[in-house]
Amino acid sequence: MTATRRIGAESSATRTALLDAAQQLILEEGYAAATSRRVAAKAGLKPQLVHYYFRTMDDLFLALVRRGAEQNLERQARALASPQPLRALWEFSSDRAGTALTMEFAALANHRKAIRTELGRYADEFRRLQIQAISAVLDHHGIDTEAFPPETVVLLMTSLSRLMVMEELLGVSSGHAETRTLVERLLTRFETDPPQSERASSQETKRSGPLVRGS
Amino acid sequence: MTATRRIGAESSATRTALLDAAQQLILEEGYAAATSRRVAAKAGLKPQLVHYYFRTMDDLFLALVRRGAEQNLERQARALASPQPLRALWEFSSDRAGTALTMEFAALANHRKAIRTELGRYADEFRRLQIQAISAVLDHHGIDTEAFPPETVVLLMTSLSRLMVMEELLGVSSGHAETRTLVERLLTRFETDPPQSERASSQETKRSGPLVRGS
DNA sequence: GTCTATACTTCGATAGAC
DNA sequence: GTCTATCGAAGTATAGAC
Repeated sequence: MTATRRIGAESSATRTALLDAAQQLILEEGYAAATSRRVAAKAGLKPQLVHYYFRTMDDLFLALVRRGAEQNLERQARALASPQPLRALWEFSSDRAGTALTMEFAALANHRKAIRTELGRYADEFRRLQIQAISAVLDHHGIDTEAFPPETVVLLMTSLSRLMVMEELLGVSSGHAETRTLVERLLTRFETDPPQSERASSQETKRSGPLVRGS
Repeated sequence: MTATRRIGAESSATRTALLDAAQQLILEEGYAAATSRRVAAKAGLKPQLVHYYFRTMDDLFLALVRRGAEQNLERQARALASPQPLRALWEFSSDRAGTALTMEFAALANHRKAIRTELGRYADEFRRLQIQAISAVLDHHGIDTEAFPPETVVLLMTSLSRLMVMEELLGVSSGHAETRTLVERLLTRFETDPPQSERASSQETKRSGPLVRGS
């Protein structure tokens, strides 16, 4: 009931170390593993410091969501500003760690209202910027946005990439190869560019224009 | 180290009650809330009974995954055997409770190997049956499965519906209306049938053929 | 800013009586 | 099949010294 409880500064290196440790734990073992004791141990600190910097575990999770979202908003902005926004968006939303972390946060959000609110707010912001950028791309290519609204293109791309990443994490991959081939064909049609580390099921170079490969 | 520890029968009504309670708790508050004490309390039983029927909490989660998957395999089989398999599959994978539960299990699977294995096994089976059924539908409509492999159609449908349900649970809905309109148009094109409880953004009855509405 | 000490709760799991 | 009793471990959180 002490209305004036001390709290650590946001600029603290210790605070950052705690956030890093928590994020790593969540990625490795799920959000339930991110307890005050384990987070502190991973950072080589005392558990009480967690409460000094975040007071409650919910505050820590919230700070983690915010930090991750802000970082990814920047990454996404760079992707959407690239010469190949479609491909960049596809690769951005195919990020494994990002997807895994988002999944954990989404599961957390199911029963923690503050996190749900924050996550929803950020999701709207991500979506808004995606639609804005993709809309410009579609216009530029003279696509019938009546039949294919940019909103739908964005939803299709992000949902498909996320599902495939999630399934890969589970060891499921049936249908993935065929789908990646199709996606690659579409991306190449609009933004001629080679896939790098990606294995593309060959056999199409004809209708898609030049398809170069690295090495 | 007692190699012979007693274990309750699978047919027990008490066992079923414990599974029901656990499932409800997970849906309401996430998997972390499904502790032996809370599960038992929700079922009006003593915590020790959980260990009598499942020994470890992991066993309970595993049993829950299996039960849920088996039930849903049956539901999906009925959907795919219906006169409108595409629409039925869309509605099946738009189920809110099913999606929420799958999310929790997927998050759980991130750090529990046994659950990941089991979930992956079932996911493959779901996918196999989906592809088989949708493949027949595409053939029946004379669709170019070279350009649109059934594997990809299935991935698109399931990923899109799941993402929209997940986002709705978070309170996010931007782009959903436009996308539902497009999906509705496509479903109606191939399987003329009215949407029931679904709100469709009107204004298209022309190119899609007859579009009837319930009441 | 970090430490010791500490209070209190909840957890998973087992032994053994009825 | 369900009960009482009980373990030790781990969880969140706070107070107050250094």
